[in-house]
Amino acid sequence: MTVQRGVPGPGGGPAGRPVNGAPAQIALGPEPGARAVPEATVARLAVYLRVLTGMAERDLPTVSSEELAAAAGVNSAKLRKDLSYIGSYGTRGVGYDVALLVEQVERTLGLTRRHSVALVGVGNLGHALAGYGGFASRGFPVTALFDVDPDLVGIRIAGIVVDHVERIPEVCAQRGVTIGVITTPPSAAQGACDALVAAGVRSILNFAPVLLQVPDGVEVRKVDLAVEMQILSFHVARRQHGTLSGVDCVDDVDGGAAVSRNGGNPGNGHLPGAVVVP
Amino acid sequence: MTVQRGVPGPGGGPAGRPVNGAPAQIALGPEPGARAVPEATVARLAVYLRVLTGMAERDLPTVSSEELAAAAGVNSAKLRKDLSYIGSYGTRGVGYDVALLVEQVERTLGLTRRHSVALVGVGNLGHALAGYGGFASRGFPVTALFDVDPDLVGIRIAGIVVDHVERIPEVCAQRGVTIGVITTPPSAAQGACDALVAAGVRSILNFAPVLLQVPDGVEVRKVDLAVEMQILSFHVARRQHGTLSGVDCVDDVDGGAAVSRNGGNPGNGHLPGAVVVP
DNA sequence: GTATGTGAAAAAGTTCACAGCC
DNA sequence: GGCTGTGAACTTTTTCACATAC
Repeated sequence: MTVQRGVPGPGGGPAGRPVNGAPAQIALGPEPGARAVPEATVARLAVYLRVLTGMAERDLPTVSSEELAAAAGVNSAKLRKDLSYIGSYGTRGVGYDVALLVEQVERTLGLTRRHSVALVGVGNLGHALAGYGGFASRGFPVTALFDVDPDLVGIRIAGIVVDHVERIPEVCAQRGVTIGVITTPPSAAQGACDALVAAGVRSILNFAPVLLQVPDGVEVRKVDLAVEMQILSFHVARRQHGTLSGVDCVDDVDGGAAVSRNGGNPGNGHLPGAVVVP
Repeated sequence: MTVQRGVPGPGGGPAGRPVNGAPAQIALGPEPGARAVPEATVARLAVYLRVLTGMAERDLPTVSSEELAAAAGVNSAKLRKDLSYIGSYGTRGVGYDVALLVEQVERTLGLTRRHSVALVGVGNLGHALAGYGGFASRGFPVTALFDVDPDLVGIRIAGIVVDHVERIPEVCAQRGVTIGVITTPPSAAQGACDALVAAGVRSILNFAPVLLQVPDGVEVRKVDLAVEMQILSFHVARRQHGTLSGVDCVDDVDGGAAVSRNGGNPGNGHLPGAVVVP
């Protein structure tokens, strides 16, 4: 079948997974004092890091799980458990040292090295992302741009010259690209993906609404904006049914539930992004 | 505490949630023959719909769970269970009628009505999304654009005139906007959100890396591109540890596990997007 | 024979609640 | 007193496996 999946998972062989109690998953090699980090936790660590960085900039020395959790939009028990997977960096009765925690989360997320990003497809969205400051400022400088359109090849966007997709292997190797972003039209996405994989890129963020086929060992995350919209649409519809019928919307009396559903499971939370072709 | 969460959830009151066995959640009002649809399923339904639409265009009359699952990047058991939540529209020994299934999934996702979208923040990303065909083509026409910049107010993008954010309530009401997209800088996001909420918009897709405060009854989904990058980074780091130490990467002998982790949990998969302020 | 639909089992993720330490 | 770290309880999600229907 060779369909996706990655975490040890039930179907998997008798891997070296923890006994029970700890959600198993993602065994970091010989990282000191760090348990395996659950997939869902990884996504939230990135959120915590953003908040923590802001706090560090404002020179806050320590933060409690309660404060950090509130700022990140999760509850404090979850936050503490998440942090416990990467080690014990808090002080009971006090809280967490902000600077230390930033350091540890960054280490866990592999942000101690720079990740050079290549962007394939300099259309509408690609163009915007190339100029999007949010990448570079958070340690992911876009260093290569590619397209097939001869009108685009050669132009400069945010200081980077657009190369022809044929040059992906060459340019990616030269600039040490580790992450590829695909913003091509759907029909060109698989080709872009193949080129990136051939260039040795093993992490891909895919904005094209197609399921990418990748060999084992390549990770694809998918962002499908239309899917996000449809999920919102579902909840609009749900609200309306409730309103009309009087069912739903009336249950759950404790403040904070009902419709405002967010944060729920930031989990590894992403779409079925790719099929593995071994 | 008033922190996010929405699904009935454990902390919640004694809501009208199903007994056990069925994952509870999201009780559709009086929808005929449809159980409650789990949050994780909703996200995947949107993916199935994209595949099904493609099949309908190619006039495929029926599809088996195996085929559809493969095309969507999930396994067939999950697909069948997902579809079972919206009703029994398959034929044993045959498969699913494509046209019928498209219809049912669309109904479940609330796609029988049009959803008019307003976009706040016509910078780099906002501009790109305004011109992004993927929204309109899948039933989410962008009908309003807003910004504070006087240089932008008044110009036309993809045929739509940019209005000043002050006019959000007026314009949104007039154009029947049901979904708001926030692509402002982080500092302006909360203000944009408040304006949208004041205008009666109850579904928001937030691209700004901040936690939005919203009143009860408003749903926020968050797309944080830097977080996506960091999750990829984590896996890059994990791979490297494995390679260097010989640990990891060696377990899990069945084809299809190890690193190529995708699809795993498309779930409700999104980031802690907002805090509820009741 | 073939493929759906679904209980039951397993796994993953979340929350509780409290022991342990400052 | 206050707050972290975590086992245990619980919920949600995924997978299995097979009865049921065509």
